[in-house]
Amino acid sequence: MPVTIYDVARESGVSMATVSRVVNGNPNVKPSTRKKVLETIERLGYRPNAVARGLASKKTTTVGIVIPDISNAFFAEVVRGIEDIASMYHYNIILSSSDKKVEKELSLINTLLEKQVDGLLFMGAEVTNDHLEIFKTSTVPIVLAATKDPSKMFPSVDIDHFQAAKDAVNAFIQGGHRKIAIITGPLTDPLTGLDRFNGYKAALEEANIPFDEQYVRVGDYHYESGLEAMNDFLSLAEKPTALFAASDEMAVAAIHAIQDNGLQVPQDIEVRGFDNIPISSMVRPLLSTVAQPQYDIGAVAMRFLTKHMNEEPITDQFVILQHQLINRQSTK
Amino acid sequence: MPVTIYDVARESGVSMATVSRVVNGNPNVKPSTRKKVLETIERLGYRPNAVARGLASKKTTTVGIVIPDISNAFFAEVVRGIEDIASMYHYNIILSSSDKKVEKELSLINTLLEKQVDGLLFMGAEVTNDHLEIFKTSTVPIVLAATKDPSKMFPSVDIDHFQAAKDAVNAFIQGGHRKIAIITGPLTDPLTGLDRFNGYKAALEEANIPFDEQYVRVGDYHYESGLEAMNDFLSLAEKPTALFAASDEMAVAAIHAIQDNGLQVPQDIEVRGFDNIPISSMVRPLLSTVAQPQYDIGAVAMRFLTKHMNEEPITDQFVILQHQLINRQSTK
DNA sequence: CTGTTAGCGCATTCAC
DNA sequence: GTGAATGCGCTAACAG
Repeated sequence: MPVTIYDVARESGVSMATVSRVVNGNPNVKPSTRKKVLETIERLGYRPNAVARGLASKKTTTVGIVIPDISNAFFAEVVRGIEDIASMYHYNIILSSSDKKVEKELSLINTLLEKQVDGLLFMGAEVTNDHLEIFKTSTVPIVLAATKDPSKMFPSVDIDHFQAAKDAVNAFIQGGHRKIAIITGPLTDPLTGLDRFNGYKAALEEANIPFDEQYVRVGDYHYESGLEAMNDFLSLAEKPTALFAASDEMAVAAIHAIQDNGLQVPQDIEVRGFDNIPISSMVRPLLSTVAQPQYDIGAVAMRFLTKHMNEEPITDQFVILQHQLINRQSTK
Repeated sequence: MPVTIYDVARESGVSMATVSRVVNGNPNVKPSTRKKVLETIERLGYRPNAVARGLASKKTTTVGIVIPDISNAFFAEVVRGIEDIASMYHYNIILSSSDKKVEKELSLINTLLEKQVDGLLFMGAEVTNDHLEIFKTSTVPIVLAATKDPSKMFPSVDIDHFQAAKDAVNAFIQGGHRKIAIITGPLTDPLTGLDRFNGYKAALEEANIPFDEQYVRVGDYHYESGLEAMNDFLSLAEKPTALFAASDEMAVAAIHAIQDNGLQVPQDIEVRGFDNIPISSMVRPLLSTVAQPQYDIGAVAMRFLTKHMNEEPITDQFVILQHQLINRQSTK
């Protein structure tokens, strides 16, 4: 039913090859015939079939994205970065959310590969051997974003979570704090959970502040878990004087818990979050945090992927973007 | 290089057709040969080429999504709804952000159609004649989500923005307010801008409250614009006693502006937002708002689209989901 | 500068 | 229950 390249060829009195050339901007076409073809394309309303093109050329100009959850503000911003660069290089993206379920991640990767994406951007909590196995079956490049492959087999772009957390805690230590609490992410998350927690411990250790388990609570990055964790801290005989939360949502929740207990931020307890998502500058007091360049993580990862897809020379397979301590009103 | 259906056929001593049958779960295959084929698929690591399948079957099991901005919390949640249902029906989604630029919207729709999506979900501020023109060239179903086609040519799922705004303002009127301010969206947005504004005016009119232009400011749904607008209201001789904002972000900003001026919410000024995005329950005071079922808008639209794609019977082409007044702490 | 010819990898008749 | 043949719409040599 729809008009094909063959119809255009017949109607313009040229061959398919010529039509293909004008459609693809090949310069080897006489201006007059180009014009003629363009006119009948317009007249017939011809729309090239990208699927057929993909089969013939073995390129789909589509990349696959696996992400934990698009409704999470952090990842939404990363995806925005990905999209902008993808669009710039004329790629479309197939987006899929995994909820960090390994089974689903593997299945999504497989589906994306079946769809013949030209490249894959993977975001997840962890890169396991199962991931590696399936990555290896791919004939197209794979780049990890906001995560890392411990085996160093696949390129990645991320920040240094350990150092970022350490910097955050050090800032508290410099400020004279010794009772510093932390709300971590799940310790099963190697980077956003464990690495940040280790950064916390390392900072304490270097300052000769004994590690105290009562100042540690595990959250899930979301608001509710921050509320609960902070209330636990608040019921301690020796309340912490500073709190580092592994996510902004948990930090904001902690501030509310503190305020609800009649204490003040930052006067009584200083609070610092992690990520610098939009909400951190939409609350009072404005949230101090450790900023991750979310948009850039996405943008750089996508640009990185295009380099791999085009087989451009690549200097470093593991790019670490800079984090930044942002001091607003929840710290002194 | 990669293994094809032909390789599997040869290795298992059957024809391509048979392999195709087992891959597609066609029951007309003897169990023993099915087993044999499955084994060589496993052994060879065969991965069906969805592009080839798409060309042959004229179905890609992917749908196109055009959205203003994925980093916007409202749309991120809508997309999450879309994705969950898409995934349930084994569709993938190609996501693209338009920033509400009509030119880009049209171009994206065209690209998506070229990619042979089986259906299209469109979200945008407005459906113009240009949109209609290109929609009509589509051979696959198109569903509008969180927007509406005034010409009623294309199915949609949305809420009743006019009524929702009217309800919100009526609640203030019931509460005894007469100086009710509004921060609208751009009036060039027919639904989220104009309709909500008209709902505001209608409520006033029915209550015989004269419309007063000084109580109207136009924002862009984002925090900063809410701050500015509210500061304007606060400098009025007759300050408003209630504020209705066309987005939660602007409402939260307004609360901060009010607080920064030494007034209290809701004691001095009541505030209600619109959308019920996550931030509304992550601020103090908790934000009262008009809830839109974001997730459901996405989910219902996607389900709706599957019905169109499968040519299932459809009773109503224009589904209106219910909004809801949520009263938290920013209203009395 | 242009046309001819082969596939790309698969689903889908239609026979058997 | 299975195989052979055809074509989906296009790109990519290769000729000329």
